Amino acid sequence: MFDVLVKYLREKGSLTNDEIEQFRASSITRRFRKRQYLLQEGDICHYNSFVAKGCMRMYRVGDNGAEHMLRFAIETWWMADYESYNSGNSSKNNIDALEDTDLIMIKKNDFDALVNAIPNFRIFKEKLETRSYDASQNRILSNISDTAEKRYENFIQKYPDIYNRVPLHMIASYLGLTRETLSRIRKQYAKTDK
Amino acid sequence: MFDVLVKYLREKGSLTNDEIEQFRASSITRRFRKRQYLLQEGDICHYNSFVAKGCMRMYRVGDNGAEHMLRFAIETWWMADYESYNSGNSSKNNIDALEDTDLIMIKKNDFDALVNAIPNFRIFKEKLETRSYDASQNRILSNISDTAEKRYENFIQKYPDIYNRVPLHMIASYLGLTRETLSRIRKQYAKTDK
DNA sequence: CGATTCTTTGAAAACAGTCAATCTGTGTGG
DNA sequence: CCACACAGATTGACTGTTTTCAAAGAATCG
Repeated sequence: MFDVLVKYLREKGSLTNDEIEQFRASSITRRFRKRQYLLQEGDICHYNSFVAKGCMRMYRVGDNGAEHMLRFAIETWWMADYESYNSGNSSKNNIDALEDTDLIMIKKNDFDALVNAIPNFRIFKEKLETRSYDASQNRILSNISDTAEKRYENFIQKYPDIYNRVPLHMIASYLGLTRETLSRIRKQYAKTDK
Repeated sequence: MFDVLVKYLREKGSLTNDEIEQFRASSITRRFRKRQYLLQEGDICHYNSFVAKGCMRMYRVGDNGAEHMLRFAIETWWMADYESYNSGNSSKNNIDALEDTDLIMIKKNDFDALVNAIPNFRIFKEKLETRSYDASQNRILSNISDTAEKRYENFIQKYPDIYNRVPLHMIASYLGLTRETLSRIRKQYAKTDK
């Protein structure tokens, strides 16, 4: 399971074998069953988790009980509730597995130590943060400026691999739509597009 | 003009006078007239700018010519198109002044040098980034889960100082609404609330 | 197979956008 | 100092989109 992270850190982060060994020493691996929680509302998010295999989601439960999808994560993505993770406050969100999922989990203190010990990893981490921030900005722009159909189109072309393994009603929620509306949009879209 | 930044760095960032002097040496101050551009679509965003006085906005012009508000910045906020600033690619956004505005501007290289030279400033900068990321996440959540009226309500209570110095149609755009719709929501809201 | 989850459909109601007109306040130039 | 232009806000009537509610049809899993 750890070899996915090894490959990732070597290829994307340009880390040496020695540096990668430090990761192994600081992390734990853990298998989650489909539907199993990694984090529940009220918990504090202590770990940053690398998805070696599988798929997870983070969502907020609204007053009316509706689930609002904040984020998905598949292989080689990181998952945590960064608001809780960074602040140490209890989380308002839930994270659970949409498939049987293998995670490599690192405690915040250990993660920060790795950032400080490995200059290349700091650079890499900052790149990831930047990308994540940019993605948020683009999602916001799409939310305030695109039609529902365009948002859907954006999504499937930006995240095709998520689109075809996540239930449609969760994608609807991610896009700020009801499942019925997305179902209809998709029907329309299937006609115009090919 | 620079004294606003001095106060800010001393109180919020816990910097020493010596460290603050390094800021002065690396920055330029510049006055912008109302409506004057800081950045236009196609430009590269070279500077991170601290608002000493006034108000600015960043927005994207859509295909139909509509302006979509991405962000506002008032006194003691930083403004830049971070996507362009970090990547060095040309920007898709515009930044201009909504009032006569005083900026303290620092080139990316100089800013990074300050981050590296002043440990306290690195910590402070990371805190700002975290806060900014959290704000983005909360805006996304509001976009996908709240009614238009609730989004409006959130906005005025989170950013009252922006609400009462920025034209309503820009706030409508920020919230993903037309100005007419926001005008009507506000009328409703005035009744229930008072 | 039976239960659960997921997706689709239809009809009505609520909501938001569009277009056009009017009203307001501000500031500029004559 | 007034007149006029301009930016901003509001309103009405209409159209289009999205939600809601209810039901039923697929797909998946144990």
